[in-house]
Amino acid sequence: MSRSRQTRLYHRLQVAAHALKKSADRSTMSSVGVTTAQAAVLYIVEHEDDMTQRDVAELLGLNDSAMTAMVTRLIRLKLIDRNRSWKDGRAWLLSLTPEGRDALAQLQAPLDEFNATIDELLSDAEIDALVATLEKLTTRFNSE
Amino acid sequence: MSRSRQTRLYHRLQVAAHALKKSADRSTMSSVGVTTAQAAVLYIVEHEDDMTQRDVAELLGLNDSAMTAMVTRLIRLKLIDRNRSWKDGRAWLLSLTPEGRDALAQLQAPLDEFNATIDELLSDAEIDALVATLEKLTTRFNSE
DNA sequence: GAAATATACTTCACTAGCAAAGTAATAATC
DNA sequence: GATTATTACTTTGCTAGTGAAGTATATTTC
Repeated sequence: MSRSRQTRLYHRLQVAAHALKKSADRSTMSSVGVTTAQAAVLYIVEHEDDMTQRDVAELLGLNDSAMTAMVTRLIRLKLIDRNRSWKDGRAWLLSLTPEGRDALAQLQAPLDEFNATIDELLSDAEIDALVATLEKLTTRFNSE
Repeated sequence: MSRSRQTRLYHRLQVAAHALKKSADRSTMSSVGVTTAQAAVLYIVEHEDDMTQRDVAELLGLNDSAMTAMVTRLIRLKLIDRNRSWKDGRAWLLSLTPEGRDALAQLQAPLDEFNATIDELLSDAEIDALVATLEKLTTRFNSE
């Protein structure tokens, strides 16, 4: 029988991702009031130049409507701003507000602690192997 | 710097899990009309005896309210039934309807195809290593 | 055996995603 | 340069999850 079926790889991946998300969200939400999904957007907007909603959605593997809703929430939280692109009147360029930059900075502490737990549990080699395998899966399944 | 932070392990795990979920859901939804989250519940109810909502939630790492909502949807779809536990008047015992068993059987084909894609991409050793690492993470983070 | 506590489930208001169908601006084609 | 097609985003209605607070049934404790 197929190894991935035999090991129920898909199911285990979903359950593991969900367990980590639940734990990480609890931590960032209680300390900074921001979810990890929101943190991912803030991080990208901070580290890349002139990102449109489409660009961010692309990087995260999300569709447009998820992005519209996320941006609406982040604007309501006053963590990001948006302005029309000068080169494309349909697109929005996203940027962090001072509060957004502040939230991103404050996120470092809980995320470091979270990562420390992982580093305690897994060896560097194990982490590298996991990341390499996840990367293969993401590349394959995001290009369908 | 921490290896898990350096590699952005958490982020990559979420993106990979999401990419696979999107692809698998599209496939099972279009062919059987059932999501993979629903399939996970059907699978557990079929393979374990006398499962209560709490038992299923436990296995999936979900909270009670998620389970209430999921059971409501599955009953509306006529895929499961529930009856009061004879030994605990608060608990529901879940069981598959004939339609539920049928759906589970029909799910095999799209899921086999999905798994075949994974088997093409990853070696057996790589799959085993991934599953072992995911298992460690799940155990650690679901027991918090 | 009554009172206090724990447990199984529900309800509510929220975040976060999807697909399908729509709008408006840009790009390509004739 | 008008028509057509594509693209960036929005809207709507749905699934799927969270936590907090509530109800009702067990269970424990005195």
